[in-house]
Amino acid sequence: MISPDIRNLLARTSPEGGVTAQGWVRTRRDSKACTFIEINDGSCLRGLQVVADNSLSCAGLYPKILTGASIRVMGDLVASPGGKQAFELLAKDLEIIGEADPAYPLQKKGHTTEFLREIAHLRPRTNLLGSVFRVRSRMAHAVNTFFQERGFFYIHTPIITSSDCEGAGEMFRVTTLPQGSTAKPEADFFGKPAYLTVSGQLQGEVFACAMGKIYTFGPTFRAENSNTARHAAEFWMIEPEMAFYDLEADMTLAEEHIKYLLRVLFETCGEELEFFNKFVDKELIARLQHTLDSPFQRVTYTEAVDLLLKSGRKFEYPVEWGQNLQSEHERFLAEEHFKSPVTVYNYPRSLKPFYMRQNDDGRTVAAMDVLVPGIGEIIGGSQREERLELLEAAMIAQGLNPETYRWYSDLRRYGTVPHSGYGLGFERFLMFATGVGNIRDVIPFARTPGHADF
RNA sequence: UCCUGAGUAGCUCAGCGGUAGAGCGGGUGGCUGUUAACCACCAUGUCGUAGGUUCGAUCCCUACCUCAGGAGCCA
Repeated sequence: MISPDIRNLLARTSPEGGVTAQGWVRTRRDSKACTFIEINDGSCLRGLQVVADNSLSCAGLYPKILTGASIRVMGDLVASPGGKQAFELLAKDLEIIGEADPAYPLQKKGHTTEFLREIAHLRPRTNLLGSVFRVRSRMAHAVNTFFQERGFFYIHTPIITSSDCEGAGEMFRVTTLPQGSTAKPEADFFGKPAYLTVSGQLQGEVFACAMGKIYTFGPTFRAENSNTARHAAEFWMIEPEMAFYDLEADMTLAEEHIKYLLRVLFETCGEELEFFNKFVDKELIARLQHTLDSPFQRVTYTEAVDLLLKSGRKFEYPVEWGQNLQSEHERFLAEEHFKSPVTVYNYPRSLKPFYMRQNDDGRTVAAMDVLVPGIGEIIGGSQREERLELLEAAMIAQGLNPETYRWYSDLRRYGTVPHSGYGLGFERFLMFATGVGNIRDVIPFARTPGHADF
């Protein structure tokens, strides 16, 4: 038997008899003649109020219905005299499916996100985390519809790889050799060192140079010992790659991508957004609306450096052409100077990996980063170097062996085309979309240094 | 990995050199179509771990562990 979920019941516009509802108890309040039970099944933010009269044969169960218990209620959906809900479920009978101990950790009042991380197996039952993961699901779906509607193909690039996408960070080793083994890599499962992927980009380029416009959307792994609110060892990344796109087209797609996701967010997650705006970040909706309504600012790296130098601001790290923009610099640009997302492009060649396309000035490459207020870098991308000689020269300059990337440079050897792409950190986007300040709270089970529980 | 801060009841926190308190949650009773219900009473505990100082340490000192914020790296 499939009974309607609470989201469904709450959407009804007229009373209905003979309804069954199931869910977890959020709170129960006793009254003289009846008890009020609020149940939530995670299908939406709001719960269903159950009214159970003390004259029912099941009334003896009420004292056992504590917060956290799972129950099933049979009754009639009726107009509610109370002011806070249109309909309520007037019980004819109810049963306890599973009782909850009085020590159930989730109570009616405020819990810190730090505490909730310790009970990651229970936290999806909270308003906050439930809302985050409903949004996550809808945004994941919207990522697919955005690309599919534009003729992109979804490519599943490998999780296990033997190629290091240069510059993307430390990798997790994959091996079947026993711990402490001194056997050579040739004796290992794949006959060579293998790792968990840090990026599907190189393989994505292969498919872009065959099928035109493609995207990947899957787990990505970084073995960096990063302990910040914005880093995880396992996260999901979206990486479109487009043949015949130059950097400008790449930046335009990135902006459309973000705005499309925000439109879907407003259309499908209104209750969750209101909740985040009220309890997480009071400026969230205004900021997202502003992002949606205004064009992303575009400045070259060189212009950004000038802006920072002329700002009159004292920064902890000095601003100098040729140095990476620090977090404080990125924040100044996005949060104070432009007060909106900013795309910074044409970075110094020395700061970027070998595969980015050299500009004619000889000192910059066609790279771009999208910076958003509150998060910093949310997208990093580039036009790829399609000229074989320049690509191989860049590999050598960065100490890489071109033979290792033979298959990659073959794309330039046989029918090379200009092409571009970028990476969007899905969790970074979710932080931006929900106002939640810690990446560990937008991923179901966070993997960070020292933590792989649950 | 570096810097800073914090670990006290199931949760959120206060407190103090003389072995502990509030609110919520739980129990009991009362009231009530309630809705973070309300009122009264009751019970919460190796005060993060291990050492040290002291007549005496939850409090002061040291180390370690854990967590958070900031930084670096990046998405």
